[in-house]
Amino acid sequence: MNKKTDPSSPRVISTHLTGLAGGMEDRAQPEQTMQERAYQALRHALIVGKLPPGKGISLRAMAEDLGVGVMPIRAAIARLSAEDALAVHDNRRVSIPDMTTDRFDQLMQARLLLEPICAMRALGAIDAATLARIRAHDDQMNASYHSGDAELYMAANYAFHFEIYRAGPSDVLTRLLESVWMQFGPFMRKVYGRVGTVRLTDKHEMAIDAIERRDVTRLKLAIEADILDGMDLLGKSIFTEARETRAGERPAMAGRSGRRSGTPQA
Amino acid sequence: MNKKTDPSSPRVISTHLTGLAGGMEDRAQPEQTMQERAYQALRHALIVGKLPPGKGISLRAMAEDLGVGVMPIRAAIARLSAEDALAVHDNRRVSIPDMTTDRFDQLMQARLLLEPICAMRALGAIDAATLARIRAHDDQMNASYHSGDAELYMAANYAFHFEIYRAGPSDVLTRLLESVWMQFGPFMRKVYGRVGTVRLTDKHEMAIDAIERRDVTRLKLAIEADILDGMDLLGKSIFTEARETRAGERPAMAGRSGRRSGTPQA
DNA sequence: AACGGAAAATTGTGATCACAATTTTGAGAA
DNA sequence: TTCTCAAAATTGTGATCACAATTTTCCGTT
Repeated sequence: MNKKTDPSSPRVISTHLTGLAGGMEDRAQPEQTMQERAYQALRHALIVGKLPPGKGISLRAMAEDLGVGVMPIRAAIARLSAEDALAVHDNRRVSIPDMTTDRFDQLMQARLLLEPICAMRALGAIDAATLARIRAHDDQMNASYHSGDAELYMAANYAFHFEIYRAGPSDVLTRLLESVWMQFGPFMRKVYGRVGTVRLTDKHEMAIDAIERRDVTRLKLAIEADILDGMDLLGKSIFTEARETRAGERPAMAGRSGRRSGTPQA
Repeated sequence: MNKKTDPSSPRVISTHLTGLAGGMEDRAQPEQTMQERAYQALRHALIVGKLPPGKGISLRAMAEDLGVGVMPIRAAIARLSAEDALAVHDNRRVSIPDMTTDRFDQLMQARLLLEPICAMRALGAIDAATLARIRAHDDQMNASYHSGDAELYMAANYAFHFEIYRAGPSDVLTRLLESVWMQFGPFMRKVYGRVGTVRLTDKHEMAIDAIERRDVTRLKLAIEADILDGMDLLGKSIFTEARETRAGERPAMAGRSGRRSGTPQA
C-alpha cells in the first residue's frame, strides 16, 4: 500500500534553526503549528533584511535550513506571497522581489499614509510600561548602531515603530503595515550595508518626547519626519544603485526628480 | 464507514464550479495553477459578499464545492488568511472573520487614505478605452441595482473602483486595497441584503465627470465622498445590527450548552 | 577550444495517507 | 424529557510519493 510514517518520530525540529530563525523567538511554543513557526521565521528574516532582494527561495532547501518538512514551508510561502513579501514567477520559482523605484515610492507612500494615523490612534493607550519598552527598543537601536549589527538595528527599529502602533486599537491597519515593512525590509538592509548604518534616532527621540507630553501633533510630525528621513536616504541609494547596476534599468528617475511623485497629503 | 473515496473519477474539475466560482472568470486557463484558480474563486466570493461573516470554512467541503483537490484549497486558504480575509482560530478552524466596529472603522480609514491617492495617481493614465470600461462598470451597477442582483452590484462596484486604480502605476497600493476590500466584502453584502441596495452612483458619476475633465481635485473628492457615503450607510447598520444580533444567528450551535460557541479571535 | 544537446538533478504542484484534535451523533441513565 | 458520555464522523496539519517543468551538468561533436 503505502510506506506510511515510521512509528518513531521522524521529525527533527528543534536543534538549531540557525539557518534562518536564528536570533528570533527561539521559545518553541509546542502549541504553535509548524507552519506558523516557519512563517514567523521567514517574516522576521525579511523584516531585518536577512534575505537580499532577488534571492531565489527553494522549498526543500529552506525546509532543511529551518529543520522542518516541506509542507509548513509551502504554507508559509503561500502566505508570504499573498502579502507580496515573496514573488512567484511564471516559472513557479519563488524569490525575494526585486526593488524598483515605483515599488519603493508606493511602499513609502503607504507608510506615510498609515503610520502617522496609527501613532496618533495609539497615543492615548501608551502607558508607562509601554513607553519603557519603546525606550528600550530605541536604546537597542543605538547600541546596535555602535556595534554595527545591522540586523539587530533593523529589528529594533521595527520593534520601536510597532510597539507604538500596536499599543493602539489599530490591529487591521498594523497588519497592512507589516506587509509593507516585509516588502521593503530586504531592500532596506541592502542599502544599509552600502551606505552604512545611519542614525535616525533623533526623530525617534522626538517621538518619545511627544509621547511623554501627549502631544498628538508632534508625534505625527515625528513619525512623518522619521519616514521621510529614511525615504530620502534610501531614495538616493536607489539612484546610485540604478546607475551602477544596470544602466538603462529605470530612466524614470528624471520623472521622479522633475515631477512631484505625489505626496499631496490629504 | 467513513471512507468517502469514490472509486471512479477523483477529479471532477471543469464542469460547473458553480458552487463558489459561479459568475466569475470561467475561462479555464490551463496554464494557471489550480491553487491560483481556487484563490481567485474564493477572493471573488469574498469581494462580492457571497460568503457571510462568521461562516465556517471546511477544506474538504470547499474542495468538493470547487471541484478541486484539497491541496489547492489549503494553499488558497493560507494566502487568504495572510491577508486577513479568513481567520484561523485556535481550534485550527477557518472561518470568515466577524465584523466589529473597530475593524470596520479601520478598514474604512484605510480606504479613505489609500483610494484617493490611487485615483489621483491614475488620472493621467486613463485613456479613452479605460474610461469606456469604467462607464461600463457603472452601467452594470445601475442595471444590477434595478434587477436587485446584489452580487453583481458589488462585483460591478469593485470593478469600477479598481479599473480606475489599476490604470495608474500603483500596483503595490492596489494590492493593499484588495486586501481591505476582501475584508469588508462579506459584511458589506450582509448589510446590503438588509437595508436594500442603495445607489451610490451619483458619486460615481461625479468621478467619471472628474476624469473627463482631468480634474484631480474633483476626482479625489468624488472618491472620498463615495467612501464616506458607504461608511455612513454601513456604519449605521452596524449599530442596528449589534442590537438585534445573537437572535437567530447560530441556532444550530447554540442548541446545546447555551450560546457562547466561542470564536473569540485573539 | 567552443558550442549543442541529451541526461541528470532540482524545482513547485498536487494527491493520498496518517493522525491528533475537535465536533457531532447516538444511546443509555437519571 | 434532560443530562451524560462514549462512539463515530469531520476537521486541519504534516509526511510522503508522483510528476511535469525547468535548470544544471557534462559529454559529445563541430
